[in-house]
Amino acid sequence: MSATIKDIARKVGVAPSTVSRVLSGKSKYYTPETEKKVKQAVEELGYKKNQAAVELVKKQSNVIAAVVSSVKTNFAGEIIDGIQAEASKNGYNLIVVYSGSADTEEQKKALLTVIERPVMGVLLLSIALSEDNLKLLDESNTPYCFLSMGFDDDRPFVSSDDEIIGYTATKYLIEHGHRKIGLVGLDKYPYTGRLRTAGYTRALLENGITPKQSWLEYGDYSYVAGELAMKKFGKDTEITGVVAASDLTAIGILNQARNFGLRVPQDLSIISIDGTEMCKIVQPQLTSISQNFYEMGVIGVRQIEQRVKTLNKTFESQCLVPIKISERQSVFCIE
Amino acid sequence: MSATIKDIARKVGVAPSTVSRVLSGKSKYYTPETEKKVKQAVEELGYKKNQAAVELVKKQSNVIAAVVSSVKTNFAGEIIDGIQAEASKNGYNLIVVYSGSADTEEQKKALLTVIERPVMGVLLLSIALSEDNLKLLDESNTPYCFLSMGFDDDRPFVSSDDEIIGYTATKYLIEHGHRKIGLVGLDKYPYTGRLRTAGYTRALLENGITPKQSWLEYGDYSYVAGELAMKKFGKDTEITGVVAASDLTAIGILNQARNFGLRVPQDLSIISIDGTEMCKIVQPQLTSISQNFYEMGVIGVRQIEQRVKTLNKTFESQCLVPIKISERQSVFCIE
DNA sequence: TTGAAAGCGCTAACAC
DNA sequence: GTGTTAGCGCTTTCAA
Repeated sequence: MSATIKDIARKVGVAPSTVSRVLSGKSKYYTPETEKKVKQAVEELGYKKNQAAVELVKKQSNVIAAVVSSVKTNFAGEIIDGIQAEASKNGYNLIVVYSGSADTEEQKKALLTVIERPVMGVLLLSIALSEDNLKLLDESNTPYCFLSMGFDDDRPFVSSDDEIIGYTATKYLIEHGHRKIGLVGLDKYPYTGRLRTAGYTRALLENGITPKQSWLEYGDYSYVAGELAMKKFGKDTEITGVVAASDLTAIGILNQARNFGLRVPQDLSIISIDGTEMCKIVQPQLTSISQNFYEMGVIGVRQIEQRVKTLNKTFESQCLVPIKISERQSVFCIE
Repeated sequence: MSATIKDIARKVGVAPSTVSRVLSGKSKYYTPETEKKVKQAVEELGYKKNQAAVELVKKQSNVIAAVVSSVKTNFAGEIIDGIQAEASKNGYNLIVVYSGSADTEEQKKALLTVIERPVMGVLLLSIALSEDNLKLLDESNTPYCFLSMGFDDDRPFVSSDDEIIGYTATKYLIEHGHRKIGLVGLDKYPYTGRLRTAGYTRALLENGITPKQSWLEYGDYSYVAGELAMKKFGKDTEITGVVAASDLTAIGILNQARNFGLRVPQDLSIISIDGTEMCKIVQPQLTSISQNFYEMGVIGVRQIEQRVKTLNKTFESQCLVPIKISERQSVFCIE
């Protein structure tokens, strides 16, 4: 097995504690001389710190864990980038574990691999935890924060304002002359889908438009959801503009519309929600409501930091990061 | 802090070792009665195992670590899926850490967060380690295996046969009547780029075509690399077909060609390498040489297993997984 | 079947 | 500055 500080201590002729001090850089407590000898022995023996031992005695570590609902969500990467950057800046390490979004058992496994060791905090990316798993998380006393996910109660999260997203997207279409506007791919019940739908409805109503049931196609934010919805709308739909639940959904709509022989945006305008790189690689490029995923990651790390420092669960912990409209080529002004 | 086995032991009125036995399911060494009492106490106290302590004494864990070169590579997700599935099947847990591909310091940090604790093995996804970091990895005595990455020496890896990839892609174009064939987006020096170029050249030569320097545009597998190369080729290029280093590169070529007013595939055929989902969401859908990334992940886990079990570094450890051609819509037969 | 005791590799008082 | 000591939470002999 690997060398330990004892081995080094023996080799150099000092006490293990001295080695420990050198290795932890407590520079007030050793001479440059010992430092040099120790460092050299470390090199020769190929010594590697055993973090398990360190964490056991210190009861805290500098690793932040991110639990991600699925490998495929295309914005997860941007959030992780943000987490990584901010973590790195502060000397923390990041580990991420993946978990099927739906399966409770898998969620639990992912959660356990993370909270069964002394991590400094856990960030949960757009993952809807079951009741049991939520309880698990609470009991673990590990600081945590949800990202790209909201709650009605007082759980800590950082996300975008989904009502505003729905509202802004719809309003944008209305301002471009659209009156018959579809909403596609949202899930019906949870927080996000509900709020976005509410925003959509508010925008319509405020502008004297009565929402029609047939304009609404729920789904799972996927490419296929977009395709399917467009098929249902049909080639001769009265709809002139549609709000898509995600970039992928928007592309599904786009391709299916094209297959119908519809021109985008002349015959059908599309505005998508998310604003990931995908918007820029399809033609026409997708106009989108862009979320600042990177920033969510950054703030998430800060939330964990706060919680570690203050040990105070009651400070303000729900945070909404601003969105913006990225005008590209998929919305047509029909005035 | 969290409850420990001592707390449970005290509460139930048994020794810590007994609690440990129950928790580890060594069912020969306790009565159902004690089991029940212990389990109940665990529940009431919200006890959570401290893996740091377990790993310290057992000196091994059931977590496999994956080091990924960047969040953005779009095939990393497929490899991770494969790893996850196989790991899960065998009761291992997966953690992944991200590392900038280029920066040596970042690589080192990523590597250390992983090998400084007793992981059972580490999988490195298409990451080119510096000499120092390679040494670090070797010294750690942790079993490892590179994925989607090859070597000339005897380091363990599982990958596709890059020479065959280059050859097959080029041959496919030739069989469809193309004689002037571009190669775009590969990096010039390392293993992958060199081999694919070799395969490309062999296919050309075997068919009596003399490769031209101007058909070759190196790059970094990115979208922009594709765009740039196409710009260099120009609107009036003699090239009728091109092999793209990655799906993203292919899309870059596609869009730039379109901007030139070229029709794909009638005026320009494109075959891309990788075959991720991206190929299916652009129009026309991209014909590709598809790599079996999922399988790479699966095999990677098995490699780690082998190495743990046999403790034998010398067994066959370089593995090539077969590729296939996915015919879609971006190659035109000009015969 | 259970308990007592040792020890994994490390850090953190405390004494010198 | 450095050594000695205790102990983090757990598993694992060894006895009983």
